[in-house]
Amino acid sequence: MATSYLNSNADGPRTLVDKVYVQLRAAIMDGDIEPGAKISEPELAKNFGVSRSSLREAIAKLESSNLVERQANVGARVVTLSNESLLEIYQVRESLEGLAARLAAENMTDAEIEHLHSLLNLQSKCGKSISRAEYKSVDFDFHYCIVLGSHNERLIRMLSRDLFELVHFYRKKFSGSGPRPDQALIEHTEIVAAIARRDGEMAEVMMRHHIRAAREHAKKSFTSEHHTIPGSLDK
Amino acid sequence: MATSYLNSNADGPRTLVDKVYVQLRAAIMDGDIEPGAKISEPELAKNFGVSRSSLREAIAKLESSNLVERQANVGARVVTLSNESLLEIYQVRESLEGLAARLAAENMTDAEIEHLHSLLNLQSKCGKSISRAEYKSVDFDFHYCIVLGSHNERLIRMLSRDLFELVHFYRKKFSGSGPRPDQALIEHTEIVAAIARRDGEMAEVMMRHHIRAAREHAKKSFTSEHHTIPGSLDK
DNA sequence: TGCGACGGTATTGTCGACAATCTGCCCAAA
DNA sequence: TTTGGGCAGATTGTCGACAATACCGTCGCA
Repeated sequence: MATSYLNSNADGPRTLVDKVYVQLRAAIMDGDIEPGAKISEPELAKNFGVSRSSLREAIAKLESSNLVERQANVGARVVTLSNESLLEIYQVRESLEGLAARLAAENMTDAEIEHLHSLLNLQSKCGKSISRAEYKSVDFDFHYCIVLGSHNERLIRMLSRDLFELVHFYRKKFSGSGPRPDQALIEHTEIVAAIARRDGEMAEVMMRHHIRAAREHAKKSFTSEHHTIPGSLDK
Repeated sequence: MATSYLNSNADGPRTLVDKVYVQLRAAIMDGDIEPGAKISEPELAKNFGVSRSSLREAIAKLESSNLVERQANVGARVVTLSNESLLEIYQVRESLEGLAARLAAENMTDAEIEHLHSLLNLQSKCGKSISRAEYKSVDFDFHYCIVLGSHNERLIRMLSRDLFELVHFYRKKFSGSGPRPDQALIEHTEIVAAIARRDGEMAEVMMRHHIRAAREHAKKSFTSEHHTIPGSLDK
């Protein structure tokens, strides 16, 4: 019931390339492959036990998910995570998820709103007796639920395909700059209330505020953090 | 000097796949391949004179540009353009380009603002003595210039890679619901003024208004248009 | 000693062939 | 006549090999 969104493929990867894609993505997100590290096609193909063609196609998918960058005749590298690009992502999220919240208030079905309430309950109940990873999962499901509630396919695809995987990536990497569980719960509650009363304007305002607060929180933890990023020194 | 944005590759395609990608994209946008049409790998590979592998990689890129959709073991089809999805795109653009305008007001260099002015001049001078295609090109350069002026790499990539090609596609297809040149020029002028005086809030408001107006214009022309889309009848 | 050309090695780009899956048609049974 | 299964053709998925390019250490020369 948790786990949520990473399985956009209905029932398991249907093709070899998909399997490799999922595994490679996990390897990147878990840090088994360092950010900025080169991706060697022959080596990885052997590791996964597939041909280079399949691996190349998987890499292409990773590239379209913004997790790796390719250069012609040179190769692919895992993206490097800079503080600046994280702040950029927050800016885009503020705009896009604000839109999602407004549309969700207008378009969500009653059943969807009910589900949103249950997610909120879950979040408030487990309180602090929960690991950081679990908290992040709950928090993520909440945001994702609202995005789905927008009923705007284009918006859903842009957020889930192009942004959320990067967000996950960052969260795994910067496990510092921890969440603000208490404040976040309050803000989530306000957002749900606005959606439930079909107040799109307010839902958008609250969501934007919520994300901007998270951005400022991250920003602050950067400046106090000596300006260095773990893993940013290797060429 | 126009032509503008479609050449994100610095100096021509460096690889075969890129060449095929560019040609295929052009073929789709020019309507040489109908929306919703199936893409046969063996046939197209022969037409382009390349192997299926290269063609497949090009198709994967098209898919990440949202111009084709693939299904495992079935094949790829050119996306179908529905009125609803066009309206969805307008919604996302309103949010994202609004953000771009605000950031542009904050971050554009004086030289960039100067360039923006020159684009505006160009648009106002040629007036009506200009073909529709040329007008669209000028209009597009204007929007793209502001997006670049945001100096937010993530935003730039999302707009240009994931949205603008679709926008072009729609414009080529629905050449009806023509532009509103006079009104658009007024709105563009206001946006530039706001940016030039570094008024981010106002720039965002104006840009959102501008795009919402275009959306309403398109919506209106749909309802008056008998509810049919050209080329939507073939399975 | 430092700089630039050269060559070997490894990696990426491209290709054609084989295997797995789907599509459409035909035929048989109810 | 209709429905279901199965066969044949075509299309997609996967693979390994060859060609082109980039990387790196060496050598020669100023």
